[in-house]
Amino acid sequence: MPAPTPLPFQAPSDPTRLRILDLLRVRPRNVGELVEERAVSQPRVSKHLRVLREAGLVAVRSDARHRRYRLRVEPLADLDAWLAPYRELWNGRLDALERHLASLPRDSGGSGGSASTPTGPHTEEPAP
Amino acid sequence: MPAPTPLPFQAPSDPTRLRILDLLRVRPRNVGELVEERAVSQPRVSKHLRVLREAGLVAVRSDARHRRYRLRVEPLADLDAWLAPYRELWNGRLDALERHLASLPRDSGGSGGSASTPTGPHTEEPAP
DNA sequence: TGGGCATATACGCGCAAGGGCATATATGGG
DNA sequence: CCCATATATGCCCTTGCGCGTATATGCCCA
Repeated sequence: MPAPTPLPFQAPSDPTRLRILDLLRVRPRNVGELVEERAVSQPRVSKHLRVLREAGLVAVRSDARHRRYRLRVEPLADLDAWLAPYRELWNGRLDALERHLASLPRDSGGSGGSASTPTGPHTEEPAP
Repeated sequence: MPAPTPLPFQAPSDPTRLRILDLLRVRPRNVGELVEERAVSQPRVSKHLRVLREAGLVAVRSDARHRRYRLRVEPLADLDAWLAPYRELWNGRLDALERHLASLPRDSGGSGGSASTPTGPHTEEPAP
């Protein structure tokens, strides 16, 4: 295994967690609130909270008999950082993407003749 | 389960797929290239490409014996859209977050850094 | 101190996802 | 026509994950 996939990357892969995050984004909540909002079993919520906690996505604060969970944004910022270069692709540089596509000799359009084989030595990224 | 989790949300949950996406972000590739770059078995790459394809994250174009895969940004834009409201939390409206925190009975989470504090060595959560 | 609320954990299960290996399919070439 | 290249699939196994139920823990209150 090269890299075990940063946890924040797979935290949003579950609908329940996704929902919990959305709820916590608005404001901190304790478990009971989350259970009500989601209408799912309490152990289930607790378990997902545990996952999120270990992923650093939420922080908990003991408050008497309640446990107040709040969102932690740092890991999501991490996700966002990964997403950033992709965002540029549709943020206004879409033309750049299309240039890339067009730059390929492969019949981009239909009747294009095959030009030089692109199978040269590893063509790395074409400086953005 | 209310919503089966939009596929783009769980596409990045696998390291191999993550890597493939990163490679395709730079430029389209055919399967062979991806196999070399990743140093994983070819069937494995093909299978992940299938997942990505069905998630709409990549598009393929038959080119003789090659298959040219290219990134499709729309689903990722979807992910980005979900992430957007979170992004505001650290983009300058961090004060808003802190307002929420402050609204709690007792919570003073060291509100010194007003700017985006990208990566503090966030340790684990309050130990049990 | 006992009881009840709020939350966490343990155990067991079924399913789906990932991986490897072998093989099928398509295409181009001798 | 047969073979080599390039990619996709099928089969099987293993593991991880999410779920539910039952139970443990911590804390307040009477």
